[in-house]
Amino acid sequence: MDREVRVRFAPSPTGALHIGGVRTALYNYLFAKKQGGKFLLRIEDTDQTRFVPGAEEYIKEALEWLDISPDESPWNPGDCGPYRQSERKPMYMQYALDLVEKGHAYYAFDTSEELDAMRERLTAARVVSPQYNAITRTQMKNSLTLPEDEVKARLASGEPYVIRVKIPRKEEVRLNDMIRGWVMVHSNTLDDKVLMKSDGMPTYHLANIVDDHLMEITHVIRGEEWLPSAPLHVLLYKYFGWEDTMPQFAHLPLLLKPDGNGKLSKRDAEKHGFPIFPLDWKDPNSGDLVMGFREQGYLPDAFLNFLSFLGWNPGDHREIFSLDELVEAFSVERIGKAGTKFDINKAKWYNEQYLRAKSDEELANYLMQDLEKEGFTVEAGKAAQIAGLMKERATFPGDLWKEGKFMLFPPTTFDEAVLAKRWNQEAVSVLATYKEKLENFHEELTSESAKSLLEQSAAENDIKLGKVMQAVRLATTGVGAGPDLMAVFAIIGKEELIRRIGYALENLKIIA
RNA sequence: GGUCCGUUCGUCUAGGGGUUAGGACGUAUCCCUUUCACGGAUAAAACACGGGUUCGAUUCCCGUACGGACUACCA
Repeated sequence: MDREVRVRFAPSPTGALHIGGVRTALYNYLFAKKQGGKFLLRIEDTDQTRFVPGAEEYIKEALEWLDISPDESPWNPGDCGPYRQSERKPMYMQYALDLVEKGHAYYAFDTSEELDAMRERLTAARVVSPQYNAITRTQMKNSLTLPEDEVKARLASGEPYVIRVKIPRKEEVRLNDMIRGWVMVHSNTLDDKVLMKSDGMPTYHLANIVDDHLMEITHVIRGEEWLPSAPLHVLLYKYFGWEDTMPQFAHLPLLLKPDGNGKLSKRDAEKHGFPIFPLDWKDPNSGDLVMGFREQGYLPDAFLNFLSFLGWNPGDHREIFSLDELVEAFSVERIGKAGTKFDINKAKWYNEQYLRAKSDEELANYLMQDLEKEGFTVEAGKAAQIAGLMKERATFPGDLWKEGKFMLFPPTTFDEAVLAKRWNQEAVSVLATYKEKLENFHEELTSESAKSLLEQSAAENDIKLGKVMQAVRLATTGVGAGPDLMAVFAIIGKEELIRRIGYALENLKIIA
């Protein structure tokens, strides 16, 4: 096949884009770019009742954040527009009618009450799966059972109707999924799905086939939840006479809950306290706020890398991939079949890797921004020093500020446990000497000079430095753990350091 | 219930008729070190079960179990 590869991501604007959807978009993007093709986005908004304002913007923003924006979309249309199904509404009826003419679809006038009654009747008769199919349609109100005159009259009178596909009674439907291989389904397990709804909108099934055909889609990469309806789609391609250009299907494994089983849901995010949406989202109807990876401090490259490994791997032992490297390494063949449990630890690990790979200067920007929000400023050089010292122990950019603020501000509290254990007369003696030496030191404090002065202070008191290090740290930073103390001292500066030691000497009580 | 899909360490996975079943996250221990972390090293940890086919099956086939998706005028 020498057609240009064209794939699409086709979300419904019904709320925040779920992480599974983001992964689907990513795989579509990677596949398109690897094949030198196009990645399009189509908004599937045929269900007007589920429309949620802002959802489309959310999708756009999420893809932009990850730098996987589509080549063609509602906001960047190509030659196959419109890219919103609601705006394509006038196009669908002719295709449905074409199927009616060919005898592959029919009008149905049943009310929802009548449909319910039918299902109840079948359930009562212990029919395993009550559905509108080759058998039951003979007992319903449709253009197959009603006299032609009446059908015409009903249509003419403006009575609501739907158009249903006429599924053949006995036919083996086969499709060759790129991930799962041959999948065969017997048509007698399929039902006469609605193609056109009574409101004049197509259902997903009709719209996605018509649009994929018109948009010259070559590969349909979507979630596994679509696999059961794929045979219907194959049948529709056949009825339309589009078999030659029918796209290849690839059904992606689902993203599962981290504990137990089942599809990953919003509930899991709340339960475990981690995001499953790319961006923060406030539901305009319920007012509920869900957190996003972006706002939690995940870096787009790290998140993307993490996401790409949820169901796919390059086949070697490499773990860190830029977007370009992912494109290069990607292949549908290497997508797994089994559902993937979501593990936030891995996401954090990726974030740490990407964070550490960043320059101190780049990280300093995060720190300065956070600080600004609190109403403070630091000079860039100092911010970079702090970032450099903190990045090895941070998961998120926000940790730089949260965990590193002691370098900018004196401690207000002192860790009780460390205090009880380490704060003793020896520490007090060393610190007193150290304070004096600092006061008489007239150069700028460097990490080397800070260390040398401290060593002298310990020696003069005949105390091994190691014995009091923890106490020194506690007195100057308030906690018992942190980056190299002498580097910290250099950042704090002599004057501030003297103040802090003075405060500790006056206020900390020896318990030990 | 029915249809379809799936099942390798706790998790993500590599592999594939004969392997010490490999890697990563996480966990544990050790080393480094002024602490914590980083880094390094080591360890514990898996082929769901039962039948076949075969000299040999984790790998192929068939069942079973378990899990999941779907089963709307939602996508």
